Amino acid sequence: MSISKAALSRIPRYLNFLKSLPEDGPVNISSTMIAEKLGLNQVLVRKDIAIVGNGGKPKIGYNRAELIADIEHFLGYDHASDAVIVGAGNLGKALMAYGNFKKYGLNIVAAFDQNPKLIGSKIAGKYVYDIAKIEELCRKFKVRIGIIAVPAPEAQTVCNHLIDGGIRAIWNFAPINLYVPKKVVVKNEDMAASLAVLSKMLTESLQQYGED
Amino acid sequence: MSISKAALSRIPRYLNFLKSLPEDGPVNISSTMIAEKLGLNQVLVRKDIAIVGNGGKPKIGYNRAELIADIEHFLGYDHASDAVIVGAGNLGKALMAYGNFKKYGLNIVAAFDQNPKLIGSKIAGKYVYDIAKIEELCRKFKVRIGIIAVPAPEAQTVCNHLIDGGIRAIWNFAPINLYVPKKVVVKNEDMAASLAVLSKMLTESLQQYGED
DNA sequence: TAGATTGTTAATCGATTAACAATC
DNA sequence: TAGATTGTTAATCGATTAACAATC
Repeated sequence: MSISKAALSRIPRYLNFLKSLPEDGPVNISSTMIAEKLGLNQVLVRKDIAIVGNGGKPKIGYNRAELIADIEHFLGYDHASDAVIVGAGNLGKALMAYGNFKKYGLNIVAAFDQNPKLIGSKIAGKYVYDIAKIEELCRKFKVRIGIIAVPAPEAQTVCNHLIDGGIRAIWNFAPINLYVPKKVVVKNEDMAASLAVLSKMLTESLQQYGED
Repeated sequence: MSISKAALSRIPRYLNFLKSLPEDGPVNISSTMIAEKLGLNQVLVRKDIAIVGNGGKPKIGYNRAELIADIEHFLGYDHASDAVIVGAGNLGKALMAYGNFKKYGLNIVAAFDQNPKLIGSKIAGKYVYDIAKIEELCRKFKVRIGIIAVPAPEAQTVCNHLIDGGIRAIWNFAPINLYVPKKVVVKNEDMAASLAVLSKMLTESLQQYGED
C-alpha cells in the first residue's frame, strides 16, 4: 500500500499522542478521539490508520497498545538504520544530544568535523572524526544516511563526499539547495520555509482575531 | 492574493537560488532556468512568482535584482519581527548562533532558561533570562513570536507562559503536540515527521535504483 | 435491538500540470 | 519576422471530506 508524504508526516503524530495517554487508561481509542485531539478530520485519521495498522473494531475503536506497535513497526522504529552526522558545531551537537533519534529508528554512529579541537573527542557518546575520512568510514560501515549540519558554503562539498562514501539519503540542515545524482534522496529541513509559513499564519491570525 | 502553504514554502528556495547566482552574471533569469535548477515544473514557478513579484517580460525573463527585492519584501525580510526563544541548551544555542534569522526577518531579542548557570549570561549576543520572567518580558516588549526549544515534558508549560505573555505565534521544536487557544498559531518543526519521510524516500530509492 | 464506530465508495476541493494565447 | 518566454485558462491529478453501509 502506498502512502503520501502528507499522510506519512501525520503518522508520528498519532504515535506521539497514543504514547502520551496514561498506561492505565482505557485499552481502546477511537479515531474520533484522535482526530479531535490533533485537530484533524476523523475520516482522515481512519484512512491513515488503515494504512499502518490492521484495523479496529466498530463501536470499540482501536486497541491502543496494538496500534502503537503497528505504527512503530510501520515507521521502522523497531530496526534502526545507521547514520553519520557531519558538523559538530552547535547544531550538530544539538542533534546528537537530542537522543530521541534512536527511538525514531535512527542510529547515529559517528560524527565528522574539520575542527582539530573536536576531532578525536566524543560528543554524546559518538566519536568525532576528521571530515577527510567521511568517504572511507561511510563505506566501511555501510552507512546509508548522512546528516548535514555544516554552514551553507560547505554543504555541497560535504554532500559530495557523503555520496562518494555510498550515502543514499541526506538530511540537510544547511540553508542551501543541494545537487545530487538521481538515486540519492534529499530531505531539507528548511528553516526559511517554516518561518515563511509561520509568519503568514501569524499575519492571518492577527487579521482574523485582532492584535490582542 | 492568497497563497498556499506549499507555494509559500517554495518562495525562500527561489530567493536562495537567485542569490546564489553570480553578481556579475546575466541581469535576467527565466522561470525555465529556475524550475530546472530546483527540480520544479516551470509553470509552477511562474505562478509562484506571479504572486510575489510584479512580472517578467516575454522572451527576456525576470530581472534578477528586482525579483530578489520583490521576494524579500513579500517574505517580510525587510522588516524583522521580534521573537524570544525559550531553552538555551544545545538546540536553543544552535538556533541563536544560526545567525541567519535576522536575514529571514526574525529578530531574536532574548532567551529564557531555567538553569541558574545560564541566567544572566549572554549567548550569541542575547541575554538569557529566568524562565519565570517570560510573561512579564514578552508583554513589556510586545513580542509576538515565541520559539520553544525545551525538552518535550516542559514544552506545554512554557507554551502556556508564552501565551500569557501575549505571544501569538509559536515555533515549536519540542516533539510534542501543543494545545493552544484558537487565536494562537503553532508551527511544529517535526523531526519525527521529517525522518519518516526521509526513510520512506530512501526505501523507495533503494528499490528503484538498487542497493549500490 | 439500538447506537457507536469502523471502513469504503463517491463527491469535493485545491494544487499541479498541460495547452495555448499574448508579447517582447 | 520568428522564436523564446511570460501569463492565463482549461484539464488533470491527488488528497481530503462527505455520505453511508457494515458490524460489534
